[in-house]
Amino acid sequence: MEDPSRLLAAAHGAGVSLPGGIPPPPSAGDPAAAPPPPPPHRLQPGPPPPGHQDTGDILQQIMAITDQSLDEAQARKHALNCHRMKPALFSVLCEIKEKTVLSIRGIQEEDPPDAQLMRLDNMLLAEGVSGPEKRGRGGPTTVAATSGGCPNDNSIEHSDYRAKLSQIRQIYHSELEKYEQACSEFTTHVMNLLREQSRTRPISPKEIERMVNIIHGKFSTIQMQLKQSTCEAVMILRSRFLDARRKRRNFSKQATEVLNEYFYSHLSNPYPSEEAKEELAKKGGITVSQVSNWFGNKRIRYKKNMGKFQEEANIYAAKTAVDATNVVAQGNQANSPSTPNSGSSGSFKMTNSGDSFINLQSLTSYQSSPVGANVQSQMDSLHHVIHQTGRYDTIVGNPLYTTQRIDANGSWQDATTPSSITSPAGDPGSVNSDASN
DNA sequence: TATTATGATTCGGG
DNA sequence: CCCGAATCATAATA
Repeated sequence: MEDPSRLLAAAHGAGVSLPGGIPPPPSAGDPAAAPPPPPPHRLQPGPPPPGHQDTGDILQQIMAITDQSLDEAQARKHALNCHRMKPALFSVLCEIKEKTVLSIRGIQEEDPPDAQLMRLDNMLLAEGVSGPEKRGRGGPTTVAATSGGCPNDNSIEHSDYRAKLSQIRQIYHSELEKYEQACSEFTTHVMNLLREQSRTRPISPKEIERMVNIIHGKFSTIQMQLKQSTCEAVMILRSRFLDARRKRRNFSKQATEVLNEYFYSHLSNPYPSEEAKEELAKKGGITVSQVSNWFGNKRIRYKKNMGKFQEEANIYAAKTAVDATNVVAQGNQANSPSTPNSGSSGSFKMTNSGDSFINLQSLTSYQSSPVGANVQSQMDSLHHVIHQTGRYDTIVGNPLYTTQRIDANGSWQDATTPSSITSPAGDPGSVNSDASN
């Protein structure tokens, strides 16, 4: 296949019909101008039919071109470009191409309805995954959404969720970027190729544009798949994390501590106000509604089975009492609350023992729980502290004395008169009368 | 693996 | 809405 003219002649016969007036020049055919060669694996089996003898030859020659060295091919191309008939032939080719392209065009233009894509985009945006939309606006909104400012509520509660979400977002964006980079690289490559070829083969800018559009379309379908799987991941994450009922997580030590402290130090009226709830929520790193839930559960469960909570109650009552001691009676005698029995058998020991007896009785009437010496010792320490500080209000809700606060109906007696409970004097029969003795 | 602890939800009532 | 009560579903523990 040495002579390019043979190529052109063959191409002519193969379908590229030249207008009659122009004789086939000896060299004008870039192989690429010919109809696309069949895939290599589709070689002609056996002798080609007589009518296609030429075609077979051509194909053979075209295939052979790939075996040639690049230099040789370049040289040949250069020779073609410099041929004197080239401009004329080229214009003719362009004309023909224009006609055929015009007839082809219009088959596929519009884009597929992007309802699905829009849906995915909206969801990703709503979930904060596709926040950094690089289209124009995106700066401030993105920052606000990403940094998770939202100091309102449940930002701590969902920190795990947020962590996972940001992980997803990170992957999503890196993949998206990769795709876009690959797309633009490929587009550039194709465009360069087409531009290069347009010197020897008629390719209109519109065709290039169309090709670019096709490429972008292909890549956008890939992107859509990415978006889809991202959406799925977010959905799964949501169902796993935000449906707290399915994935319950215990509160932190800190939160439990704070809640219990409040509960047992307000045992006579364990109904925190809105402000108190907010305070507790803040301290414990949970939401206000979680605080409400907790108190709801705690009240009902405490009432249901007070014996079970006795130990806990003593601990927290003692703790608050100790805190009060530390705060109020800072300069007082240096007593160590951790060794309660040391001097607890003071002047009020008798009344104390009577108290404890009564309360232990009432206790055991609820449940035969083994509260024994431990309770006694803790109580001793408690009264010791009371005696030293002279403050009662902080431990007015000491469970040892509050079993009777729950009336026959099972409701907290003074639930409707919260002000009375903070003052020990307003509660007849409570600890203050005994302790003051 | 059975049991308990615990946070959340649901359902009436007010 | 808030509360109590019952209940669910999971975490923690024996």
